[in-house]
Amino acid sequence: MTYQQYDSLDYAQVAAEVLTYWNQNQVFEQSVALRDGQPDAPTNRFTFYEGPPSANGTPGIHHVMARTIKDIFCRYKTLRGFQVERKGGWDTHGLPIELQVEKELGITKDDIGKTISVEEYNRRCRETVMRFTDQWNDLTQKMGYWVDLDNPYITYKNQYIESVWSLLRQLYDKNLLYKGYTIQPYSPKAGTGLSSHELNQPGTYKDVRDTTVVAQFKAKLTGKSAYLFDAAESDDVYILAWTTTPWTLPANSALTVGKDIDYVLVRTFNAYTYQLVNVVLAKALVSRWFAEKNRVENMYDPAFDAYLLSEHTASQPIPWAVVMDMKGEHLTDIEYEQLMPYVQPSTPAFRVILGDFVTTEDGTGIVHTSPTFGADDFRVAQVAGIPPIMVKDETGKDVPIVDKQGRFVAEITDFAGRYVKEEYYSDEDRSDPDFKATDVLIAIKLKEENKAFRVEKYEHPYPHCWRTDKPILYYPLDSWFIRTTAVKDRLVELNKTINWQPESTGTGRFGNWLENLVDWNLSRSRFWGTPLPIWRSESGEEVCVGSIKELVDLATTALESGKLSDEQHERNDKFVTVVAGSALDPSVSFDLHRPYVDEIYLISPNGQLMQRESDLIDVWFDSGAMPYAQWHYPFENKEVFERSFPADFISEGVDQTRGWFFTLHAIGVMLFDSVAFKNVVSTGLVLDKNGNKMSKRLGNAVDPFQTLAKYGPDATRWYMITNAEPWDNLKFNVDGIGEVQRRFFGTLFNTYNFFALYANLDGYSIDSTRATDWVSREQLPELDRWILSKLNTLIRDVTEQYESYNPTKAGRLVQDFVTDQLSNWYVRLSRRRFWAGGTSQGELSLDKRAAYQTLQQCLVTVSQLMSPIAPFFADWLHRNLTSGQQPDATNSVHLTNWYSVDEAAIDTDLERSMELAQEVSSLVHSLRKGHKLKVRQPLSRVLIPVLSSDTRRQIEHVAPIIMAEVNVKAVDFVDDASGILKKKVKPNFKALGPRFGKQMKDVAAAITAMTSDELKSLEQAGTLHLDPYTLQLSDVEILTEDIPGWLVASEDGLTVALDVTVTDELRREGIARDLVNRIQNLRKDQGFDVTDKIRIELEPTDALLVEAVQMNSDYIRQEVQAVSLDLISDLNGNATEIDMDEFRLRLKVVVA
RNA sequence: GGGCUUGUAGCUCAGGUGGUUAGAGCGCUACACUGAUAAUGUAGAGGUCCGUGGUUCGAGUCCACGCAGGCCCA
Repeated sequence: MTYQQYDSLDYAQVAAEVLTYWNQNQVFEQSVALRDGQPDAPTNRFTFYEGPPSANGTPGIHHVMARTIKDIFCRYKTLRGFQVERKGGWDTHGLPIELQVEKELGITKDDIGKTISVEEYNRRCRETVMRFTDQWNDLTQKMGYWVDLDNPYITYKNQYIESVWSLLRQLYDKNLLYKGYTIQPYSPKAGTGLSSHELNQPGTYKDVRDTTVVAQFKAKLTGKSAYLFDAAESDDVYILAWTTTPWTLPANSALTVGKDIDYVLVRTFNAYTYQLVNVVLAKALVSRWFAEKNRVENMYDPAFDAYLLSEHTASQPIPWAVVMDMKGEHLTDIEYEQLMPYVQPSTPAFRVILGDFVTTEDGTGIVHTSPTFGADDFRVAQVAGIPPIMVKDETGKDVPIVDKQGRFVAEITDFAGRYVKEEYYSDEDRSDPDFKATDVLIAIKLKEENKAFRVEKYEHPYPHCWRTDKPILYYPLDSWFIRTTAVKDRLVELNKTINWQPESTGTGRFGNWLENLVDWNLSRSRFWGTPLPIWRSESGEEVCVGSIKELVDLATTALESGKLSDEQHERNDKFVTVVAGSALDPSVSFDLHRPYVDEIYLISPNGQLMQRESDLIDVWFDSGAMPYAQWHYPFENKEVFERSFPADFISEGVDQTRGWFFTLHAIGVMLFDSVAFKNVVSTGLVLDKNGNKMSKRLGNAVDPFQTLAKYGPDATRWYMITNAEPWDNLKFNVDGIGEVQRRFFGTLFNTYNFFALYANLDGYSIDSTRATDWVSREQLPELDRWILSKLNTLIRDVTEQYESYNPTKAGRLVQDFVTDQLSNWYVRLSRRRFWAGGTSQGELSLDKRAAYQTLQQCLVTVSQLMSPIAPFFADWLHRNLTSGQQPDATNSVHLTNWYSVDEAAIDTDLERSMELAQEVSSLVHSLRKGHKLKVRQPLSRVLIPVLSSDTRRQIEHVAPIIMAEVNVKAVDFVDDASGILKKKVKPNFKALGPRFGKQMKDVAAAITAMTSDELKSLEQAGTLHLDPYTLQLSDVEILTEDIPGWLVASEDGLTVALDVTVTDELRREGIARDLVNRIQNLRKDQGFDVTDKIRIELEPTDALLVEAVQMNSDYIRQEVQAVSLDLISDLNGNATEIDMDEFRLRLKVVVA
């Protein structure tokens, strides 16, 4: 065979060609089919779950990153012999799609059902969601992501929805699905809840001036509070709490303090009633409410009596004194009198509780808590067992004291029917001179009742509804929940069995969050999503539907009941006819989305009409349900599901910790008591090169298609993977791809081309099936055995990294091997072996075969080790090196078996030897440079002081390599016995530390000051007494310092001395080598072929030159392939004149 | 405000369990090599290891408190 040679390489072109090859030969399909030995043997399977992207937007460069990670481990496991099926998928539901449709149609959610029908809206969503599928498929192909996109799961399909329903039904049956409420942003004027997304729109937060109240909550005298009453010597002890929403005060049922916050009890007077009060507030906020100048020494100060007896005016200074200090935890469980007793709670309330959200930034450090109007309040109250203040509506249901229009209910007698926010009144109402806001009326009432400590206007930002421009309320809204808290312990426990990469995401970000889990709010008030399959009657009868068949049966029963209206009957009939008529095939043209599903009516056992709860479910449930729903489990594919659950591996962005990672885990644990995935790699963000988030708006987003077209997928993937570990944020800089391309791929390509050039010249090809072609290990030269040892060490280390899901380290190892060891050392030092000798004898020399065989083996192995990361280039390289061996259609690196480590090839002693050779060479180069002795000038010897026979042996081993590399005639050693070695001793801190501790400084000084006699005695006896310390040999490091009269360089304990004497003979050799160099240049300048023989004629312009030529004639002729080298006194005009260092050269070179 | 995370040369990143002189690549400068050649090698310059305290004989590394960036939550 011949090896394809290349002048230059277009990496994108290479990838395109390889892609064509893959497609033509179905290499991906082959790679899966190949491992189809034992389909039921779990050890042979590696299951990957695709976290589906949404095709309603175009892919970005970060998708290349995320998918590269996924691809790497699936490819790697395939090479390891696993069958890795990768079913693709599309995420199709959710708010972004609704918003996009609304934007395109220029409508808002208000218009749905008015200017646009729900059917039409639904249809538009369905179209939008797959809009960019083509671009996604294109990216998938071009970046080399192997995933089955021919049979993807699609979350809006009826099969998928039916599976989701079945899961919900199972949760429902386990009593893990229930209806409750949460506190959400709510717009009374729009009559709807707002998502956090809507709340984050620009302009929703506006500065408003609200009436704020510091209310006085009167403490009750109990065991818990007695110490306050004792200290105050008074019955009037109040707890102060500040609120910017006084209208929530009638709903107060608790006060929240911070456990470790410092509080004080202050004696003072109420500014409105002038009554003596003792108030509790945070110490840090005393200055916020009390002027320092009015402070008095203590509670017995005469200023208090004086104030009491005075005529009170508003501007009169009010004296105050701190009575005592306490921590928040000492206030816990103190009871107080209800501030505005309109409505009584069902269970005991009105006490002080702890909360982690309390700060001393503002207010009093004590938070007025009303569980119906604050999310934090709701949460802490629930934990502390504090009931909300609620009233019964006409159906007997508990509702808050503010109705859905934002007005107080009748029970709040004084304010019944009043809007709680003044902005809800019309402009006309508000312009009435007598108009007073409800907050103001409440403040007045509290002042009169000695319940207001301070009332003031306060400007602060407050969220507004983006549709009505009116302030929102935080308000309890009905929701369906999954009772994840019921299985919290199991969630935590099973999470500990998952291998998280990086670990901190699993234990920290995810683990901590699980510890503080709340129930999963499943409800979304939207249109385009999986409908909640629960039907309910007015009186609360309900049914959770778990399959299409069940729904058909129920609808049929309803039809037969005779209780449906004509229209309801017609709708149900349509549904039943279509679905039942198709034998329940879920792919029939009945849409389970809104509005159609809402038009199915059921009848309860009591004969009441049941309608579907209007909620959709959180799209995250769709995603978390994919292990089951992608197979339409449990309706179909039971075995397929069972053998592919749980996943061995998944990967997504770290920002999805509480998204997909959680929902997969939660559903798996709740329904199957199992983890849903065993290994997970969470990936960081891809930022722009300045570390800013990429966004289309800012214009700093990188177009993945352009990048792939310019640099090719391999360099792009390699750069992304090796530059930063996947979970670190990547600062994406295209210059970095160029660097990877030059440094790694360029070097590898050059190395291959070098191999191909000579292999073709020599007609060399390797047939791995014929063992006789192989040079046995014993016969391999040192250099070959060394690089093969390195190669096997590399296989071992790279395998280890892939196994532990660290592609970055794997890639860096391969890269360092290729650039540093293989190219820079092995190939450079072996170059001569490839061109030396010819093929004229017909047989290649053993050494030459060894060189080809070794280099080929290295390259083939590298192609496999790199193939998970750079699949195209690796396959290109692999097939270039091997295409003679196998029928083409099945030849791909991706169809090979992972190389096992040849332990016998690993020779750490040899590796150490070569390291020493590299170090010695580097030191000699450094010395040469320092003395301006170029490498072409041979020198007689280097001298290496050695203290151990091991080191000596190891260097001797590679002395020929050193000699060739640095152009010296000999490598000599000086050991201890020579007597000329000067030794230096250094303390070994690591050994000394534990023994001497504080005395280290003294010991170190004593060691450094050691005389050479003392050192000698330490070396001989193995121990030395340096008063007052006794030292062991292992307590010191002995280094050689220098050799008197020699040039030395040292590094890492290794010292090298160079003999820089240039004898006449060396000088002549140097000139000869210079001459060779010039002639080689001429050969090239004149465009001679590598194999051309030449004749040389040379003018004897210099005596030294003549001598050099005469004495080294054989050498020169051999090097430049000259058949003759003649000294001719007069080369007329056609001689070339060349500058040598010390003289000019005239010569003529012609092809023989 | 909370959880997690990052901060080391101009840039991108390495730096098990603490050990005294902190490394690599790119870029820069100089030199070398010239049968891998729009390739390659060697050397040099370049550091307040984010800051402040602490533990220790010794801190880039451990602890505390900050600062700055990021993600996810409130």
